[in-house]
Amino acid sequence: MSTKNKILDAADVLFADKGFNGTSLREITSQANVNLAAVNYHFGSKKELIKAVMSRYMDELSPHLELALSAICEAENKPSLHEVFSAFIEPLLNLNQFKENGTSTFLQLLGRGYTDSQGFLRWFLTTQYPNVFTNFTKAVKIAYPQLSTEEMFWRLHFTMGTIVFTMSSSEALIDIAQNDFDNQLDIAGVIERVIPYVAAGVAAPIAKL
Amino acid sequence: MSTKNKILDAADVLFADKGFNGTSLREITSQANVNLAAVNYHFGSKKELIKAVMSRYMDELSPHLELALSAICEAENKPSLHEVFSAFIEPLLNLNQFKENGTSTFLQLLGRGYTDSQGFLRWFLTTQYPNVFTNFTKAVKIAYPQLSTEEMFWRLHFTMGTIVFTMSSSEALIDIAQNDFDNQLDIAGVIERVIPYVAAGVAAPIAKL
DNA sequence: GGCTATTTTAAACGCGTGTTTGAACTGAAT
DNA sequence: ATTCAGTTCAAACACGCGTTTAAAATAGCC
Repeated sequence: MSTKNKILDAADVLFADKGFNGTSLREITSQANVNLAAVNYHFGSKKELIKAVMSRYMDELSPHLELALSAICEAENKPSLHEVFSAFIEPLLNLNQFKENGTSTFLQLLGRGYTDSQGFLRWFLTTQYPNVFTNFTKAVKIAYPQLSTEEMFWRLHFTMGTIVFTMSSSEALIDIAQNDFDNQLDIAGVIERVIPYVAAGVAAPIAKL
Repeated sequence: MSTKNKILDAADVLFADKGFNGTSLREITSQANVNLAAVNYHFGSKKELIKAVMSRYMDELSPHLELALSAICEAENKPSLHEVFSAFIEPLLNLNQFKENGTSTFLQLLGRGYTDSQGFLRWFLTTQYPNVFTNFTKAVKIAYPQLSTEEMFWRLHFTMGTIVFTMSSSEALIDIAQNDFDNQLDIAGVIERVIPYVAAGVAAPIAKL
């Protein structure tokens, strides 16, 4: 395996686990069994490495997401919100074939990106992969046309928060849940539990202000 | 004003804004116009300073929260989930009288605590202020008794995620919202919007697995 | 005023960070 | 065999971090 890929593989696990700021290049390179200077040689800087880690997932994921969402938009019968959110499930779970533990690692990374590094990753994602966002809001608009643009703005961000936060602490939560209820549970189980929650949240009756 | 309080005031604004790991003692002490060594003299270490910042809010907040939640539990008529979550509003907003921008600062700090510092703050809060949590789950159990303990565990964590994540990025979101929809909006407005969302999420129909 | 305890101060310490350097090594094309 | 671009390597660099030190300043009490 190439040095570049060894670095990417080590980096995304560590980034997901301890955050971008919380992971040093020395940890990454020693985990990957490569020289410290290799990161700067192959990627230029730590920031570029972060982008590369995220791009590897997004380049795989975003075409499938765009396809699934636009299929929903062009369907004959009006979709439910539950169906809109469910469109994410398959592409996300397919990341596990793309890379071991790909789904949970990616979602954890997403969570890190929103809270670490003062929003630079949020900027990166929304500017580099805008179609995912526009297709998604379009689908929600079809499924729940009464929702004003402003209300939708907030509810989608609440949803983003729910997903992202849940996933960035999912390992700890799964541990707790397994101790307390001792039934098997994995990332797919968490996703299946969170979908009804966010769908109901977005579908909530509109508050009179 | 005492040096200790100058440090606390400077610290909680900076911590809320840039996270615990992202804020250095040098930033804090220069913002507070005190000597660098004052933090270690008065608090012992950075970790203890973080605890002190959180305790200042929690000691003010937790009695009111416990009271409001236990009042709901002992009420004659069964409360709705919306009422349970609304119990948080007044105590939270009263933090603005306790300290300027107290509400949003505290909620941002809470968000930081969950993602920074690998969960040590989560441990601190749940062990130091357990009654808030137990009263809350008790109230939810009354409002929605069909919900299994396991399902409730997950939905409460989803809720925590929604709140915490929203608040830790609330400033940026309010900025965006104000540009796009140009109507006035503040932290109270965000809270009023998020309550229906989380209430509906927790109240979602139980998925058949 | 003189003594004591508390607080403030400037300076330094040790360490970990991201990055850079220049030499050593590798492997294929001439 | 030699050349040369591509890659690896150990070492160092400059910097920021939390913390510690010991002297100076301050305040409170007899």
